[in-house]
Amino acid sequence: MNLTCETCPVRDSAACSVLSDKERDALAQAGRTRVLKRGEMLFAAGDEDAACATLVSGALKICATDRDGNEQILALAHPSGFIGEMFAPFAHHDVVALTESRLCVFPKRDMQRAIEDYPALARALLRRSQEDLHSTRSLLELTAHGSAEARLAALLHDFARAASDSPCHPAQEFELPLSRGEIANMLGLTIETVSRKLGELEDSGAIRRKGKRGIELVDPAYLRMLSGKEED
Amino acid sequence: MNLTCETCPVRDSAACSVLSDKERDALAQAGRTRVLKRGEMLFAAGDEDAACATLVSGALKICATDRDGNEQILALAHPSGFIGEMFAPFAHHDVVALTESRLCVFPKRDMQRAIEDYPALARALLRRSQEDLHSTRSLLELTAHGSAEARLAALLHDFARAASDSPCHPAQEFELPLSRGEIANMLGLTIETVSRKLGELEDSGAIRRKGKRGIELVDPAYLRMLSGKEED
DNA sequence: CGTATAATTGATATTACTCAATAACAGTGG
DNA sequence: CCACTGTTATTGAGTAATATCAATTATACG
Repeated sequence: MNLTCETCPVRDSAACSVLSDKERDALAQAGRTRVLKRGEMLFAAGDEDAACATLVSGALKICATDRDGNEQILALAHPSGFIGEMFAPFAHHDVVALTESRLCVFPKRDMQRAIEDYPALARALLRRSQEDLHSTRSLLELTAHGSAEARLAALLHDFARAASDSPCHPAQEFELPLSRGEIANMLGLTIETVSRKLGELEDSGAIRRKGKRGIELVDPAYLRMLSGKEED
Repeated sequence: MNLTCETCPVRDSAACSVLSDKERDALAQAGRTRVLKRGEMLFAAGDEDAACATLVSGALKICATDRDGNEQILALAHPSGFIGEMFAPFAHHDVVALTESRLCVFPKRDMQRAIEDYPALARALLRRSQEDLHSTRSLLELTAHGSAEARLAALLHDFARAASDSPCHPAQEFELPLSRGEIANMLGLTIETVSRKLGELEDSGAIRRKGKRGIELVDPAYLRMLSGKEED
C-alpha cells in the first residue's frame, strides 16, 4: 500500500514532518505502509536488509535475545517514533509489535539517501536519537540501582505519563501495554516478583488493579516517591 | 587556547573529520581546547549552558545523581567521542573526567549552527548518537539480566577491547579506568561484591590482577563465556 | 612516617529467584 | 451456553545471590 501522508495521524510529529510537502512526497515514493499484528516481527536481530520505519499507530518493543533464548526488552516505540539503524550493516535487535501497529517502512538504502538529500531530516533524526539515548539511560539508571518496587513504581509512572494526552500530568487510569512477563524482562525481574510487588503496591494503596492489565493510580505522589525520582 | 586541528590526534576519527579543511577551520573559530584534571567536571546535570565537546584524549564518565546523592555511571566517553545534548535546554547528566582529559569545547549555540551549516556534520553526529544508543542498550542488557560475575566479565572484556589498538582483538593487559566504587556503581553492584568477584575471577584463572588497577587477561575465552555473549 | 583513601575479607541479613501448585482467563469447539 | 485447553497471573515455601555492617589490610599522599 502506498503512503497517504495527508491523513497521517503523526504527520506533524514524526521525523518526516520537518520536510516540505514536496520533499515528503518524494520520500513517500520509496516507502510502504505496513500493518503488523500483535506479536509479528518487523525485523530480527542479524537481518542485513532491516528496514527503517516510522511508527504511525500501535506500539513496538525493541529487544535483545541472548544465547539461552531469553528475551530482554530494551526500549518501547510509540507513535511518531523512528526505528532503524541506518549505519549498521545488520540489525542489532528484534523489533516486535506489542499491539496491532501501522508503520511507514523505508528500505535502508532509501533512508540513507534521504538523509543525504534532506539535511533537515538528518537533524530531526539526530534529535530523536538523542532522546532515545536519554530514555534508554533513564531505564538503565532505574534497572541498575532500584529495588524491584522502585523499578515497578517508575515504570507505572512512565506508562501513566505515556497514556496521558497532556505530557506533564499522568493519566489517572490506563491499560498496561505489556504482559507481566514483558514487564519482568524489561525491568530485569521475574514474573513472580512483578506479580507480588503489584500486589504490595495495591495493598499499600498506591494503585488499584482493574482486571489483568488495567491500572488506576490512587496515589501518584507515593508512587513517585517509591520510584526514587526527585519530588516536585 | 585556540584549536590546533593540524596536530589533533583524533582529527581523522572525530565527528569533525567529515568536514573540509575550510569548514573545520570555521568551526574551530568557535571552539576552545580545555583540559580537565581527574575528577573535574565538564558540566553538571541541570546546567543550562552546558557546552558540547569532542574528547581528544583521556576518558570521561557520564553519570546521573539521584536525590540521595548516589551517583550512577551511565556511559563512558573515549577519545574522538562526542559529548553534549544540542537539543535539550539543560544537561541531563554530569560529565566528569576519569583521568586528565583534553577536549574541544563548543558552545551549544555554535554547535547548533554548525549542524545547520554542515549537513555532513549532522550525519556524523547521528551516526555517533546511534552508536552511543547501541552501547547504552548493551549495558542495559547486561545490567538487567546478568549475574554479578557476568557483568564484571563483560565489563573487563569491554575495557580490554577499548584498551587495544586493533578494534577486534582485546588487549592482553590493561589498566582499569575506574575505581572499584565506580565499577560497582556502573554495574549496579556494591564495592564489596566487585572486589569479591574479581578475586573469584582470579582464582578461577580467568584474569590476573597486577596491582590495584592492572588486569591481565589469562583466559579471554572463558571471560567471554561468563559474560553470556555469543561465542565465536 | 602518619594520615586518609581505597580495597579486601568476614559474618549476617535481605531481597529476589526458583520450583511448584493453584487460580483466572481467553479462545475453541461441541 | 458450557466444558475443554492453553495461556497468563497469582500465591506459597525454600534457596541462592548479593547487600549490609564491621573489621582489617593495602596504597597513596603529604
